[in-house]
Amino acid sequence: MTDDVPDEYTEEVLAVVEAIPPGRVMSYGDIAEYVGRGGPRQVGSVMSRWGGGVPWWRVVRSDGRPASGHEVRARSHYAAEGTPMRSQSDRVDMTRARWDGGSGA
DNA sequence: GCAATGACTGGTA
DNA sequence: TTACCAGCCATTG
Repeated sequence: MTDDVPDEYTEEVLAVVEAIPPGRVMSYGDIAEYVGRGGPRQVGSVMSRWGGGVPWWRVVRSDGRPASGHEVRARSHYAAEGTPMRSQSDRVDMTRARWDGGSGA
């Protein structure tokens, strides 16, 4: 998709990312299953092209590590939102920060 | 149609 | 903990 406008799948992914409450995160695979289409690679592709318009730092890998090349920026947002981090690493505590898309808590 | 690529994932060393 | 490998899914050349 080299179009200059987001596709339907793209809008769905972006909608989920924007729906993630502060202090919470979702993995690429979780979002892929949430929208019920494609896979983690497709979500990542959408984020690389359109992630700039959504809180991309709330989307992390299964390890709790933010997107490659954005760890520093993501770390600032986590500190500002109070995201549960793991011991002195730049990784998010998925056990507590993982959002299921439910009631937000 | 095939090969390479990517903001991925899970398992093994 | 990090490093490497195989699998997965869609786009691109």
